[in-house]
Amino acid sequence: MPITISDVARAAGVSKSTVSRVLNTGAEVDAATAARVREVIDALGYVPRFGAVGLARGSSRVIGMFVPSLTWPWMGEVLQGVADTVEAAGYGMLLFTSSGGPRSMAHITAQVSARAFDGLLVIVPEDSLDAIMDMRRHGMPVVLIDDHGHNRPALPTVATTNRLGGASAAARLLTTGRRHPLVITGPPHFGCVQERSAGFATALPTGLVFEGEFTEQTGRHAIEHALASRWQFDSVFAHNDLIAAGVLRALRAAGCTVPDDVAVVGFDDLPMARHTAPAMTTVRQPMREMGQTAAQLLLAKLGGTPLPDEQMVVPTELIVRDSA
Amino acid sequence: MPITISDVARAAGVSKSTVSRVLNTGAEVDAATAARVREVIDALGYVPRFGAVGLARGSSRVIGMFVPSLTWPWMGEVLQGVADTVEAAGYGMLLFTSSGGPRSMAHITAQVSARAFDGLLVIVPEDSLDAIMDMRRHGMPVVLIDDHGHNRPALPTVATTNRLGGASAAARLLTTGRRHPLVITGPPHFGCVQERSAGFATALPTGLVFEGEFTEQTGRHAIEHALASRWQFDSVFAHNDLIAAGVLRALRAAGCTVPDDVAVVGFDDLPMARHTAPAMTTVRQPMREMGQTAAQLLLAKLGGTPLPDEQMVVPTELIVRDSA
DNA sequence: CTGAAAGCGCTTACAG
DNA sequence: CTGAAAGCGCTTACAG
Repeated sequence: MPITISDVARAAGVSKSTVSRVLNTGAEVDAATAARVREVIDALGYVPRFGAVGLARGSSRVIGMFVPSLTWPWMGEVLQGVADTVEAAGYGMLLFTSSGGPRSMAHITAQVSARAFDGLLVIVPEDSLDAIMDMRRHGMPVVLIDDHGHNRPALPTVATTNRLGGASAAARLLTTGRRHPLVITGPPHFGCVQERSAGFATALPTGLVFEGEFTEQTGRHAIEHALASRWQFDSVFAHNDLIAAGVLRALRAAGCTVPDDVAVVGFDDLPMARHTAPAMTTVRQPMREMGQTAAQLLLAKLGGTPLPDEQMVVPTELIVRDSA
Repeated sequence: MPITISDVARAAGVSKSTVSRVLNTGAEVDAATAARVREVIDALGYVPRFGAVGLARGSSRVIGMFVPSLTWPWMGEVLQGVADTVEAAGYGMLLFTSSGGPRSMAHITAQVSARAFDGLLVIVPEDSLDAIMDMRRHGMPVVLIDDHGHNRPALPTVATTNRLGGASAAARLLTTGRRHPLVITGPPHFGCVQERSAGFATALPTGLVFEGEFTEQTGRHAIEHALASRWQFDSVFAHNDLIAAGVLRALRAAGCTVPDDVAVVGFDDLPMARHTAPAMTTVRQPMREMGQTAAQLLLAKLGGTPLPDEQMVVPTELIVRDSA
């Protein structure tokens, strides 16, 4: 029932080789025969089997994408960037998650060994860098999308400007006349946390630092703690938008006005950032563009272009709204 | 360099058939030889090529997932549900988006024709139902995840209880003593909008209905309009959480207290719902469970179990927080 | 410009 | 219980 290249060849009165040629190179084939073959192909609605082509060619025209979780707020943006780029190249995208822990790692590792895809894009799940390095060692082309600001010179990486982002937050607070910022960070062992803090400090050093998680709760706790401790601050730099949302909430609960009493700058520019009260000033992370760039890099590599040695950097952008 | 079944066969001193047998059925093979073959497999780190197995077996052990967009707020939940289920079954998941319009449709259609996957899960993009039906007609098993509440008896579908969800919102408002609700809907041609309204009306009929989009802006506009028109209402049923977020914001701006002056119930239970001020009471849509259920259905079908005729329904759940 | 043949790496009747 | 052979649906040297 499913129609194959042999059916087309027979119907067109040529060999499979010829059909294959008009399908692929197009070269070396008589214009008239080519036209006839194309007609038959259209008439029969023939499409070459993905799997068969892959086996014969030794490549699958599919890339893998491996991420820690699909429910993180900015993950959809990254995926969409990758999906669009990959689709434009006629490739497919196999999606894997590490949410199942060791079972998930075993799954993706097996798929790598089985050559289910030609190359792999990865947002490195915690503690799985070694496994990723192994995959590369087994000949799988890998490009990293770096959300942590780690320095991984061994692998091609697309990153963003965490340091400059931090500096731009400080610059904004300075221009609005603030001099006594409170900085609320994510987990201090994250490279991006260190860079955001360092960048911020270059323009606006402060001793008021609260280390927490990347959560709304951390934002609330930090403000409650700062207020209870009578810390003196006229502004807040939150290391991400969730923290900033918690900050806004706690500030409102405490009767502080934003930005008059306290100015607030976040990081990420999640969709929710425009819906907080007041709308959030924040440092935009270009997640979609990072996805696109990483996919382009990997696709180029599969096409024969060697991967660049240095990491690619897509810049952050300060989005000014009402909170600072 | 890459090791094949022939390498294993040679090293173990058996035929490819035997290796294949211990790899698959496991049956009909001497325990001792099987053990020896397994040893060699482990020693060599052999993993069968995905593509080759697929071609020989006539199936790819991959399912496709086709969605309108990856950046919708609840999409990550659906995808995670699908990804987990599919992974547990040892399958891969090819992800496609319709964000590129006709180009995207051509892409997915080609992949269906090329049998890039064994079955397809789809959240139907607008105006593409015909294309989906065509795919099924071409022999591709399809399961729909219904976010619109449309009635599509022709295709196996996983849906949720929009009507009961609307009713549960009304019930909540009734128990908190409200009698004059304002209903703010999404696009009225959506089945889910009609069902949510109808369900709500069974318990708490009202003449105050504002039809809009599923956006925060609609929520704000609706409240501004209602206030300006001096509509009398003591509560709001918003057809989704984005609308509800806009409602909360506009209400606050107008000096109304929630829930004392006006109670508010949303729909979806996005992560943001617990971070609004006040935290939102809302009807939870079980997006992850819907993804899991749909994937299980499709996997079962691929395993030989016929698809059920009626649609599967995963119920909504009222989440009571502070806004109502 | 075109075809016959070998090969991609597996699985699966078919014999034995 | 095991192997030789055919076949899955393509591509690609190799001849001509």
